[in-house]
Amino acid sequence: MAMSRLKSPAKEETLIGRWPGDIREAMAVQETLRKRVRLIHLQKTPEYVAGVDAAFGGDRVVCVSSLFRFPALEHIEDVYTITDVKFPYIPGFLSFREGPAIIMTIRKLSIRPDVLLFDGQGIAHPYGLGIASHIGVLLNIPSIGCAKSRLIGDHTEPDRRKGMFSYLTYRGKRIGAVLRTRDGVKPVFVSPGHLIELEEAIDIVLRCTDRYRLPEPVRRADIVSKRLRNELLSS
DNA sequence: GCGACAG
DNA sequence: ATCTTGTCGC
Repeated sequence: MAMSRLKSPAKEETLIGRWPGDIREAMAVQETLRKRVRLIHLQKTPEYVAGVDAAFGGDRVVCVSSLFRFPALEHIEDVYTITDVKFPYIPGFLSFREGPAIIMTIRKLSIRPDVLLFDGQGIAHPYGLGIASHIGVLLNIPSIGCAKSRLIGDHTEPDRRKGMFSYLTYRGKRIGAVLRTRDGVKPVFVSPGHLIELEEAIDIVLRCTDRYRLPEPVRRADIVSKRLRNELLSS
């Protein structure tokens, strides 16, 4: 029998097709995917890093991924997706709201990133599957969570100088770091997402940050997504 | 029951 | 996240 010309759908397409529609289904998915998170050191020196962020307007979302060469931080491209939002925002379930748009967006990049930087948590999440871990597992790409505020965990105030940090702990475990990316500026919450270790995540976030609080790939994705929303999602 | 709560 | 004016500080 001849080999079928029909290619089986990509894993992420299959998953998008059955994307959870409610909390109950989402919890089942988290229970399954959390076991697939692997916090191992990077298997390859990062050459391409992509930041991801989304802007909302009505019931629609504009998701953007900005690709940069690393460690030079030369901007390569921005790709985006506009879709209807079907899942509400519920603390602990952010990835189910932005996930579909994020996955479609990352697949549009002309180069597969070596690391994904997210505006949200990695394993620093009540079920160990923040948005960075969730997407990292689905796409099998190393990922980092770089949130602007805390979801869970305890920590002390990190030294005010850039590069200083204190650890985020939860139930006796070290799950992330509260990292100062600029002198005297509110720190960011860094946690490994998938296929990376905390120390490497901290290092990459710092090396992607220059004169602003957020690492450049995420900062750019944030700016571009908001601009596109105001230009394309207005009428 | 009360407080906390990524984006 | 989004809605929004002025304002404090380097």
